[in-house]
Amino acid sequence: MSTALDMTFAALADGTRRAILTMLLEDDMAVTDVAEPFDMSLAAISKHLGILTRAGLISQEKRGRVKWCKLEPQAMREAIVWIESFGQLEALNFDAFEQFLSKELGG
Amino acid sequence: MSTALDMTFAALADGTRRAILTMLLEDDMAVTDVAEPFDMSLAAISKHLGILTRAGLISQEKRGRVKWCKLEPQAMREAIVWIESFGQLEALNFDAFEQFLSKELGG
DNA sequence: CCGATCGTCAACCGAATGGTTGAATATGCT
DNA sequence: AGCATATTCAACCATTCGGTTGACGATCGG
Repeated sequence: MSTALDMTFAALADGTRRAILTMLLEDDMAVTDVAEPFDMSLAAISKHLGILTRAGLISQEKRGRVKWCKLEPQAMREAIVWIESFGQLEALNFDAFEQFLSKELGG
Repeated sequence: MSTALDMTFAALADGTRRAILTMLLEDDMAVTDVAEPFDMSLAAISKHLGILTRAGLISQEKRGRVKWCKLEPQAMREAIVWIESFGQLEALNFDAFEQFLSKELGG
């Protein structure tokens, strides 16, 4: 079983993909434009975008020939809740922590 | 090149390893005790602990026969800074964001 | 010293990852 | 229609990953 959290963290565990997300912070971009700064084939970037899409971190919408990539920051919320519970326990509300614990240990 | 951030996120991209970290929230544990709840060989758990150690998320100290595993939540700070910049931009101080951007785009 | 316990190492396996290239598909332009 | 652009698909390759098993080294207890 590969959970949503698995896919999110796996997607983030690659510098190319993190750089893509960072680029998308500024604006939506076409696949070709995303690929431009990288020393890598378009097909490789297309795969990376697929991984980011499956992880829910971006969405892709095709308009005409062009497929636009859009950041979906909401998808990181689950990961944020998880990761923050370790470094910033004090800043976390207790309900979320309980839920996270029971889910992680019980599932 | 595999950065610290790569290793951190990769380490977190596995349910078994996240469960181990969760267990270690409660207390330090010996390798054997970490392995006990999992339906998996001790060697497999030992590998997982090695990955977590190399990522800096835990430390291991051998006392006698027993190797104690200790959570190192501080190692997640870099990951937290990175990930929060997407979901909670408004909560981020600007200096950290600038640093993160120049590091990620410039490196 | 002996036997049990703790943990890692080495070799192996199948599946997934990150990349390539070349062909295919879909759309737009003239 | 015909060519160029945008993107994906399919096949392939080397490497890594997550697991196994069996042997091994280190340490404790009697």
